[in-house]
Amino acid sequence: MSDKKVEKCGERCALQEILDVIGGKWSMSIIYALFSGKKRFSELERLIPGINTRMLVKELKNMEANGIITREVFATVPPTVEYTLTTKGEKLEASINELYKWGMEYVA
Amino acid sequence: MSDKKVEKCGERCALQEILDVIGGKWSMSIIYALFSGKKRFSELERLIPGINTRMLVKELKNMEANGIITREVFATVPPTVEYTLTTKGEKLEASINELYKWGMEYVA
DNA sequence: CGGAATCCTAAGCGATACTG
DNA sequence: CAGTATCGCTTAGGATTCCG
Repeated sequence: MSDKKVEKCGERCALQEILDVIGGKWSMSIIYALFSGKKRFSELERLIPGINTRMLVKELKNMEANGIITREVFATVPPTVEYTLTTKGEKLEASINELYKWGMEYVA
Repeated sequence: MSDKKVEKCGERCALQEILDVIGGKWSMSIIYALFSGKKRFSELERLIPGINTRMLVKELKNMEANGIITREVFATVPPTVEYTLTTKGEKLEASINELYKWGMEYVA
């Protein structure tokens, strides 16, 4: 069914893109974890308590589709996969840190 | 139905609070609209194309419960209700503007 | 005007078991 | 290790109607 990717639609679309990237329950946690450098799948699973395999996979795929992370596969045994933020992804750092600070400040 | 409000739970909770506030489909649009000052219900409805009554009401209630907006009722005929950002709400401006810029920059 | 009530569908999310 | 495949539940969200 259709490309799933948002077409050029100007201002009103920016919010959509933002939500698609950070609106998921685990999105920000994952991005946050990747700010400190590339991580393997299992590392992310450990770093993010409460997440399950399915959601991690799903979010990672979504992020890759949105161009904010890169997936690198190494043909080792056992297999190794590393996830890294793209430039686009890194540029979220300032915003997310600000949001995070806001959240911390106001969590009663 | 429990209190719906998140209890003090430290760092991991900040992200939850953030998502509860800006994670809804229309949340940021509403907050955005309120950055330019207090608005009436019907104004918000006009300013945000595509939203419907139910969702606007729902989001506004949620935001009020989260302490980011204030609801003021005037006993006029016909009734008047005005919504304003609280300080907590206003402090989101920087973050959201940053996010918005990010979105605009990367909408293909 | 500013909602509340109702109904309904699509999407999000969680748990677990299985596989190359 | 890094996923896929199923299943089922719970929300979010949309359309519409009614009310003080």
